[in-house]
Amino acid sequence: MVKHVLIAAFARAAEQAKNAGKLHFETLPTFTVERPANPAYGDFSVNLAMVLASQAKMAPRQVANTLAEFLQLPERLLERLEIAGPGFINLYLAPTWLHEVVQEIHRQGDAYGRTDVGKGARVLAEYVSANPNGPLSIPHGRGAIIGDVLCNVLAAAGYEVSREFYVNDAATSTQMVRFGESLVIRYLQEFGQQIEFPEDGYHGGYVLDFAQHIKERDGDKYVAMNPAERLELFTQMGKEAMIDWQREVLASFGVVFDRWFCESSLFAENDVAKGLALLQQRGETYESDGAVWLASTKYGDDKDRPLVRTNGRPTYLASDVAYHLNKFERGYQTLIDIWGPDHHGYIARTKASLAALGFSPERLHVLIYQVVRLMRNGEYVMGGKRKGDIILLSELIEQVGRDAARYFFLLRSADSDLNFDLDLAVKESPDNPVYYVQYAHARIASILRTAEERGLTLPDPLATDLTPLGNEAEISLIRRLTDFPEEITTAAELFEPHRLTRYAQDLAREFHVFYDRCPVLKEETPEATRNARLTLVGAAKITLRNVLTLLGVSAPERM
RNA sequence: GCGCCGGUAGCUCAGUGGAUAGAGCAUCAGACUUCGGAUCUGAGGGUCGGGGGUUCGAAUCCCUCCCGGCGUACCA
Repeated sequence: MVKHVLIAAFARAAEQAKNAGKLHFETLPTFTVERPANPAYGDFSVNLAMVLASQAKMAPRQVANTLAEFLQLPERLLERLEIAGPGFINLYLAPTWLHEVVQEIHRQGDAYGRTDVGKGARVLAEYVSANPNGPLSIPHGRGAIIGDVLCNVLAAAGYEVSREFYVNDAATSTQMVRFGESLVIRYLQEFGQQIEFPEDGYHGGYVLDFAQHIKERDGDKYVAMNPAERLELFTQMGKEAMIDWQREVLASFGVVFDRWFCESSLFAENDVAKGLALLQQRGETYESDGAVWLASTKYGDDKDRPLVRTNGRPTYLASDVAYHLNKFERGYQTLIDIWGPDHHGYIARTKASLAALGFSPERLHVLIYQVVRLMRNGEYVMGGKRKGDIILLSELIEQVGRDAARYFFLLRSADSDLNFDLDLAVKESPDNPVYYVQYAHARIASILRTAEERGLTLPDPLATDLTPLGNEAEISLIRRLTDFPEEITTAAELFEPHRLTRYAQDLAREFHVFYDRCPVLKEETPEATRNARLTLVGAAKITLRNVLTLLGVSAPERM
């Protein structure tokens, strides 16, 4: 990436100016090389002179002049340099460099945008992690897509990523027992038994559906069964059915995990006891009121947290300690947990528990996403209140389609509430961002198709002379294309996958403007220009397809 | 009370300390004998919640106050 070349060149210029006695500073401050919002300020803008001014005891513009004097860059890269405003050094790159990027995109194809900034570091991302006692809801969908696309982005940035779903299936947990009981009651009711359904049971229709399924499949064989055994069996059957259902829905959403990690396995493998023992051994726990506590306040938590209840059962935190310990033991350098807004209170204790285990809490990144509100006809659709309202993730996908659902979940930053406009998501018009972007791709495909239909041989991108590309719309499109690797890197570093939807829209817009201004196949376009534009259009297609692929959204040839 | 997330154009929201704060929608005004008008162009619209501070420079960092959402379990 050219940016890194520029950063290195400026750092070298500063050092050389220092050695020559023209500039004084102790350590080189961090500085930025960025694309200015206003294209009049060049391709890149450097703020080094300004951040260096106070140390150098010189006016920023004077520092800039000194830096410019010592700056060495390949001639084919830099066209000119300007010192502007309070001391910005603005760089105007040679068009030939931009032309080279277009060819580089063709050379790299599907790999364009990928970088190796992650250097193969192993990262484990855990997301969705729903309880195996019900269907996936809309918020799960948001978490699923944030996680899925973040993983795509990290992989593209050179990290080695694993995707994991944590199944909260601790067999003794009250919620799983309640779920099993509800299933048993529904089953017995099917055989005419008058059992009142408990207030705190699972009232969802899917419980009844599954009970009826068991009745059809196995008949009345469980009616006379020992109640304790039956509860255990039904809990297990229900859990497996729910996991299968969740896996199926997620797969239809394009979200596939490397591993479904069951909380119950932490007990089966004795990991929970091991984690507790380790904490005890490190002196991080104490007993009080008959319970075992983690001294989490020592590591910044508000209060100490129970690990083992008075009744002897470990808490959820105890499982979580074991799980995170397990993750580190599997060799992951960095852990990412993606949780809903109701879990933010757990960040402090989870990080504290890692610190207590002797791991740097910095290695765990917890991403909290905010609430999702579905909107139809300008009104909020309240989940589950009225018949016909969308409440399940599977129903959302059915109604708006996988592409729109995925795209819309990434329309906003995770930190913001998300108003999901159901009407807009299915609208076939340019105000629907996913259509707008996909249309740009289809339009490009159409140009290339038309060219072939007219019997034109598509030019070899690597052998085409691109010097005809020079007007504002062309240059602006190319610049946007050159941003792509940087966009991926930034999204990966900041854990902000939503940046890609914005980039996709910016790129699509840039293409539509180009399309409007620069005829490719029309009579009036000379052959040399036509070939250069066909090559540019091809590069735009590759980039658009690559960003859509990262988003898990299809890049249609026709719409 | 404490904690987390928001507060930016009429609406929904971008904006990793930089130059004149952006986009979409909505409103108004334009562009099709043409490669896909599912597109493009232009205009109006802002005390970046209020107030202090940090610095060459703050929507961005710090302090404080106000408003909204969520959380504050020996539930998972």
